[in-house]
Amino acid sequence: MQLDERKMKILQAIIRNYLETGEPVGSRTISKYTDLNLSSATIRNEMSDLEEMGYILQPHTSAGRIPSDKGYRLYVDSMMEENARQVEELKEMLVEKDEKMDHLLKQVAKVLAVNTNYATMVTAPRVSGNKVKFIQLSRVNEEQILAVVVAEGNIIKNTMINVDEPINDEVMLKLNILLNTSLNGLAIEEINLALIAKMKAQAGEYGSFIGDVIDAVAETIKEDDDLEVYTSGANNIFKYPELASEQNASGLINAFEEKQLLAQLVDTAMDDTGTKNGIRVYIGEESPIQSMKDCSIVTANYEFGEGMRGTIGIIGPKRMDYEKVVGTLKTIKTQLDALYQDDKK
Amino acid sequence: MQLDERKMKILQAIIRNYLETGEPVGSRTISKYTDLNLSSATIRNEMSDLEEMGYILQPHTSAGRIPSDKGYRLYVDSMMEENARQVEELKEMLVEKDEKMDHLLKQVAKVLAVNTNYATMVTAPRVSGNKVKFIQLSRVNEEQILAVVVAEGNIIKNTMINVDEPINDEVMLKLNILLNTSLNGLAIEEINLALIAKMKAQAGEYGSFIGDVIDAVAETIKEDDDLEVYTSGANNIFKYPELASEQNASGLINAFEEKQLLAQLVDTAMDDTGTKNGIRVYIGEESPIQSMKDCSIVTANYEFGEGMRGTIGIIGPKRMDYEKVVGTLKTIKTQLDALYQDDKK
DNA sequence: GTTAGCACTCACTCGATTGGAGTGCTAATA
DNA sequence: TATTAGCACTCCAATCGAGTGAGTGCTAAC
Repeated sequence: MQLDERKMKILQAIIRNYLETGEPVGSRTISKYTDLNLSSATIRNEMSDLEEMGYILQPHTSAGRIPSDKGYRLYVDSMMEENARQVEELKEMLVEKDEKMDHLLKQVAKVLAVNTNYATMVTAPRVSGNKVKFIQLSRVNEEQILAVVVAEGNIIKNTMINVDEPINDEVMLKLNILLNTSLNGLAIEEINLALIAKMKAQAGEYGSFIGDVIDAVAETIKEDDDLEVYTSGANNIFKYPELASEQNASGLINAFEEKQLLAQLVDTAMDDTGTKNGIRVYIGEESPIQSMKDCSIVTANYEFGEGMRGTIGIIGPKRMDYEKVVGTLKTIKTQLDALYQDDKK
Repeated sequence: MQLDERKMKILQAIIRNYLETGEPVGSRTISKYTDLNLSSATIRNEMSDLEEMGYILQPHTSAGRIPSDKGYRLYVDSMMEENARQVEELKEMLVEKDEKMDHLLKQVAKVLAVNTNYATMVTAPRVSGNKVKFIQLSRVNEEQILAVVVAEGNIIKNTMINVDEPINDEVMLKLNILLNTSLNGLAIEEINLALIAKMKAQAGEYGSFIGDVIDAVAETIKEDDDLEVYTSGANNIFKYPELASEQNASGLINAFEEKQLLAQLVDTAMDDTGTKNGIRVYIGEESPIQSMKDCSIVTANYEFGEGMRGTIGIIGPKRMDYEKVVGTLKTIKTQLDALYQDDKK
């Protein structure tokens, strides 16, 4: 069967109406709702076709129709082409970029949640292929050496290293020079065993100490495996009865608390080959997270400069206002992308 | 009216039974449940008294009785005296102290949640009256100076300071010495404007730079105002129908996500004058958090050495197994307290 | 002081009933 | 041939009433 323009219009009308009301929509409603000037009977025939084609379904006999996952999918795809609306409020709120990163991202999550009335998540950008920029050892006291490692992008990490016997100033200076000359500008893949062995040899009796420092370096520049996730508006799910049922809500809340569940989402979202604008929509069963099979999820990736990418996600009911959500995400994404551009100047 | 021993026994029986079942308990149940050998009629008379005294109440005529907040309170107070049971499992799980602080605390929250089936929160220890231990300035490149400040308890903070023109090695050395000799061992209250002025004078043309560094120092040793809160088991609230109702759940989940709401809890919990073992129980309306007025909250403070204190909290229904919860909290508290003792050796 | 007994209350369950929304099908119409 | 009016049918959701049972309060007897 063909999905002609009339069927498409009817499908859209069904979805739009369902998005608003959350109730199954009947033929008579559509007959009045659209400007097609068709009787409810005709609509019924068309609906019967649409059901057969799998775009809509009946919760039970003699109920109206609701969109199926496939129906939502069609709707979303056809909508993706359109342009995003501008959301001025967001712009204003995001501009105070002097805030520290995590404050900023928390705020993004919150603004997004308040703005859309859905649950949201934002991940801190993940660094990949980062390089050593600067290493500094300092003696805090007789037994403690502080190692500070700075990576590109000004990611700084400290490690306190305990030593059995004091290291004198001269040796400290030498070790500092050795570390910086050997490691600066290297990415994690470039620090191999041969290099480490060579450094240890040069450090002589302080070889094992060098090992500790290199561990700290690795810790700093390696790709973070437990990524930071900020969430907001989890309680918004109670606004949608279909999600607020006990079993559903429990699973959702759990996912929001155990952030590593959300991480699954990020992993798949990150790969944005074949997406429009890096925005991805998961409808119902398409979701990589089992407990969200009754939800829809929209994710967007943002770029914070060279290899630093994060993800923003919105989780809501399947009858999500996709148009608004995608628009809002586009705006935020643009803002975040721009933030870095500004920073470089 | 007097609360004699028999009434007390009956009240305890009512509460215990209600904790188990979550259903109002009737006179006949108590008559069989206790070893008092009293008929249901007698129990009824006593219950009538207890109700009049405000320890129990009837959800509706011809229903059994449930404990009132006042009843719970009496029960909890009388129980506080008893000794905590040991919870072996917890001990084992907490022992891996090499984990970093936040991992440890996250784990504590989780273990606690799984163990008790309630929602839990743990705050990172807050530092008060902390002192400067070590300061180090290093030149990363021509325009950037890295300031590392170490406070007692090995709290380390880094700040990147941008400078307009390069600072040469000699000056760097001098500034380092100036900073360390002037500030080491000082608490935040001791760093006053006179001292800062004096240091700025000594630093000559680098006075404003010193200002930046001092800001960083202050940032490090000041009492953290937005404290870190780890939560777990929020979805446990769905296990208790009286909390799972939509409005209730929504508010609770919100509190769990907006951690600063939980912070209110910490503020009041922190003041443990007049508590036994620093453990505090809020029942129903006693809670400092409005959205938790249908819950009970049990908090305990732990000490991580010199002025570093944190809070552990358990949030559950009013029919909470107080005995177990208090016992478990005591155990965890002891473990955490001991962790620091071990560290000092 | 304790208990047996009884009338009474009230929530809850269950089945029957009803109303209404919505469908599918058929036959008439343009 | 496509559209529509009409009608029988289905099923959900809400309502109602009777029945049930747990539990109480009160009274009178022990």
